[in-house]
Amino acid sequence: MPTIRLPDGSTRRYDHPVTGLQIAEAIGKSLARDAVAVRVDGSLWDLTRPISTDAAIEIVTRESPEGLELLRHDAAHVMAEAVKELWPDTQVTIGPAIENGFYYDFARNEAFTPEDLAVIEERMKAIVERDEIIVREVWDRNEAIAFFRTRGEEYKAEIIEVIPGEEEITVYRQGDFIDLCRGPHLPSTGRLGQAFHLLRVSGAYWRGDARNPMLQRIYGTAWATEKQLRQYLQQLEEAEKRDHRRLGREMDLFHFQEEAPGAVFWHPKGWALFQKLVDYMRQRQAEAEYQEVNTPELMDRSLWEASGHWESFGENMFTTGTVDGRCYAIKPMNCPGHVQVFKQGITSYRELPLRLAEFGKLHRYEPSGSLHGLLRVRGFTQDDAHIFCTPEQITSESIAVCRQILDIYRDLGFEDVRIKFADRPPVRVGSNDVWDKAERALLEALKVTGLEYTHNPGEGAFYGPKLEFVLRDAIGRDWQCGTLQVDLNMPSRLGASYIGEDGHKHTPVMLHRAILGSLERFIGILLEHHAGHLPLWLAPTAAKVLTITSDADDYALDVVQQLRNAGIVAEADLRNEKISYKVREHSVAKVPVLLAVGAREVEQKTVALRRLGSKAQKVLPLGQAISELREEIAARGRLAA
RNA sequence: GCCGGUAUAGCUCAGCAGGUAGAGCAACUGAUUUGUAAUCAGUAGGUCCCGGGUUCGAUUCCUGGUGCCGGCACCA
Repeated sequence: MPTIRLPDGSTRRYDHPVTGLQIAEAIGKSLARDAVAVRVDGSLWDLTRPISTDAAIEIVTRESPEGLELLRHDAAHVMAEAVKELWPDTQVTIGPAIENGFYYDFARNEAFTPEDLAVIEERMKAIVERDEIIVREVWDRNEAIAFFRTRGEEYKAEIIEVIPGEEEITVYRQGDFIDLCRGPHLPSTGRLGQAFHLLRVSGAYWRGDARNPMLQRIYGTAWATEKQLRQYLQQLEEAEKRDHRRLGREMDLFHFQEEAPGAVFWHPKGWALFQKLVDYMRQRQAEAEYQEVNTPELMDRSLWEASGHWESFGENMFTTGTVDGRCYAIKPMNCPGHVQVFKQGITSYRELPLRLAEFGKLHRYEPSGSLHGLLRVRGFTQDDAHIFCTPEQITSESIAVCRQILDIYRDLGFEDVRIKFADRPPVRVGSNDVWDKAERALLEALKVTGLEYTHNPGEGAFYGPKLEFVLRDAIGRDWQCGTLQVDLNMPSRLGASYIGEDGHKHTPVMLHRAILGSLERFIGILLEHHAGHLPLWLAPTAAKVLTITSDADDYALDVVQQLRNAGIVAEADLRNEKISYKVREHSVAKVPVLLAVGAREVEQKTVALRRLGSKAQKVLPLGQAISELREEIAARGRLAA
């Protein structure tokens, strides 16, 4: 008879099997009401599943992270039940909980329309109202397969067939709906509550494989309380407002047009921002003893064949046809060009490491459906560099790269960085011995820098292991930007060598490194992260000087001149408009600093300074305003939002 | 590339059961000299994404394409 240990250390003895729900009820009414599952010796169980042996348990409530996940999973089941009721010939496949919600993939000949979503949601609410009991059953594998086959649920049958033999086949029954599921689930549909909402319908491949049929996926969001749901929906609206495509238009930074899909038309202000980032990176690279180069955008196909790109990357490459009959490829990467620079002359081991950097404009034919504003384009600029070094130098070079990447991210306002370590893939070049060395070098760099990382086994490039640097932005989304790759392949493939201490030729190791990744993408992330409120040192126009009456025009022009002399990008707005009109207009355009000048300021040689995002203003002497702004620009990136 | 949606003025959108279009904001002109998120009045602005078809007539219906949007797949 079970002895139940509770999280507070106390124990309860039962002379009969007991369920999580019974234990929760014994502890308290509100706990029983909020309970969604029970953790039994570490694994999650249904609340109504009898516990008959000694166990340590913990009641999982709806607001806990695990509880929410369960609610979302149940929401997926309720949605599937609703869809089956409405369109019985639909096949159900899988429906997991995801971050903030859930989805379910359906196989159905007709497409779900946005109007259908409202109908499904209504039916889901009815199912919750019905408060159907959810029952867990363990079935015989073959019977389960036969059951789903006769019901026309081919996908479910297929899933059961690949469940490992030792695992139980469990199904959950709620009303007339029976679904294969590992569980656990809520005791009844009523416990789900009404805090869910269907968001969108889209296509998704069966088992995530493009060779398989495409299913229809319905996404929803689900929360413990209606208040949380409302907050989340509001958050989605906020995210839309900081969409970089929208900000790009509002701030007049760039545009796209039909004739150049995936290619950016940078406007003067956008290009100013772009150049500020490049200038900054140039400075950082010079500090770290990189040398900047520039290599051709068009090179003969034969070079790409030699590098291996033609074969492994050819489908993504743009090529040109010319009257001379030669085929030139537009570079999708800088590496082969940098190797050509390295190969000029004879390199001694004394010259290594040799660090070559390039702000190279690359073109890749990305799949049409993957294009997305600045975040995924076909023409982009990489802050690329290749470090040619000896095997012994991999570790120290990697340490330096890691440190600099994090430092630069911090300057740009990103503190939350995730690192992924991807090691040898099954198909690769180079001996295990060399791979051992390269992987160890990267791990050693991580260790020395004290960085945490996650391990992506087998995800490395075919030519070497890599580190990926992923930024988490202000609204919690992840973006891969930086990368550090050890390349054991291309230098020898393209015939690069150096003379070692022993007087013999050796093949150098090549480290590929990008920090911002793509300038275009990085600017997109930067805009969204700061919601357009760029740090002063990056803003295309740092300050606007606004006149209140035309009597202040001369003084305003003088203020602008003095700001410019101090290295602050400033413009005057002398238009005959009300000050509130000017403030509004430049606030919408996200100008960080507004300096208003009227009769008083002219008289006292002051400015009324107002920062973007704040209604507060302070009047201070012009000289002081300039030195404060200068100081802030000098302290680049450490600006409070 | 795949599934679905969508394309009307610079932007956000309305409209047309087939008779070549309209609002708000922006722009331009004039008046207003204004103290921190929209002063007033006027003017101008469109190949209704591009081909093809049906029709007396297509922005509207059909069809093919392209871009964009939301996902999926892809991102060596």
